Amino acid sequence: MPELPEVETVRRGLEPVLVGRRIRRVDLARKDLRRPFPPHFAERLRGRTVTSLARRGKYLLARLDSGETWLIHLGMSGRFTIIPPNGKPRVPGEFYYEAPADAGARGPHDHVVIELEDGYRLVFTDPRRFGVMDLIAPDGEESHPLIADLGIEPLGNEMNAERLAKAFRGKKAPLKAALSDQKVIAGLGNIYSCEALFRAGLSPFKPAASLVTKAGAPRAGLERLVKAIREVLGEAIEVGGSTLRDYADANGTPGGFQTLFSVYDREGEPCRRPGCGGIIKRVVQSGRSTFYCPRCQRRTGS
DNA sequence: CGGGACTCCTGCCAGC
DNA sequence: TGCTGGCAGGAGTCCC
Repeated sequence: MPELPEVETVRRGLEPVLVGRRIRRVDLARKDLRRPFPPHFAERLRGRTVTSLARRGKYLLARLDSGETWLIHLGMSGRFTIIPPNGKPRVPGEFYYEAPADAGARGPHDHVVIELEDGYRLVFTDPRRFGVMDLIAPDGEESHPLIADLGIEPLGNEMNAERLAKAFRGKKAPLKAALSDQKVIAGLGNIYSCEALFRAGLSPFKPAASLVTKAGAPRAGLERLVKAIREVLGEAIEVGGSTLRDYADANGTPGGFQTLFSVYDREGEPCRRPGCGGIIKRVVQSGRSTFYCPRCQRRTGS
C-alpha cells in the first residue's frame, strides 16, 4: 500500500472518523511491530481525543489533546480498517466501504484495535510488521529521529526546482535512488519514483547531480521532474492510490492508480506513449526493481 | 561522508 | 496438485 498517495488516501479516510473523537479503548495483540510500541502506549492513547490528523512523507501524525503526537508508519503491508458500530459501511465511497462478514473478528495480523467513544473501531493490520507506531512528546515532532531528517514534502510549497537542485547537487547516486531517498524527498517509493522519471523522460541511471548545473542551478530536466512528481502524486491521490497484490482483498477500498501505471510492473509490455514502440524494461537498482522505457527515458539534464 | 548490500517478516505466485 | 524459491509498496544498520 504505502507510498505518499496511499498514505494520504488513508489519512483522508481516517480523518472524518478519528478527529474529534475520544479514544475509549486500545487493544494491542503484541508488544511490537517493527520496533516495540512506546512505554504505556495504550494508556497514553486511552481517554485522549485526536485533534488533527496530518501527514509528513509516508508518516501519519495524529495530534492528541494531551499534546503528544501519535506517529504511524504503514511499512509495506500496514492498513487500517474502519468498523462502524453496526458493522455496516458508514459512508459509501470512503476509505472503507465493504465491511467483512465477520466484522469485529480479529485476524492473525490485526495488531492494534482502537475503539472510539462512538463505537467505531479502527483496526490496524500489518502482516509483515514493517509498520511503526510511536508517541512523540509535546513539541518533539521536529526532533523525532524518524521524521527530523525527512526531505522535501513533494506536495508542499518548498517543492520546487531550486530546492531540489540544492538536494541533488553533488549527488552521485542514480536518479532512481535519489528520488526514493526519504532524506531528499519524503514520500516517493519504488512505484512513484519510476513513474515520475518516465513522465519526465529521464534515465533512472544518470546521477542526480546531472540535473544541476555547475553553478547549482536546476537544468531543464529537473524542472520537468518537479512537474512530473507533482502530477503523478496528484493523479494517484485522486483515484485513491495504488493497490497491488491485495487488490481483491475485501479489507478496504482498492485504489485505482495501478491501472494507470506507465512503467511500474509492466516489464515486457509496450510503452504507452503513442508512437514510441519501446518495450518496458526491468532492472535491479540498489536492490529494488526499476521499470523504465529505454526509448523515452534517455535524457539527462536538458 | 556517500552509497550499496543486507536484514527484518509474511504472503503470494510462477515454475518446476 | 504441491512444494519452493524468488519477489514484494519500506527503511534502519552495517560496511566499504
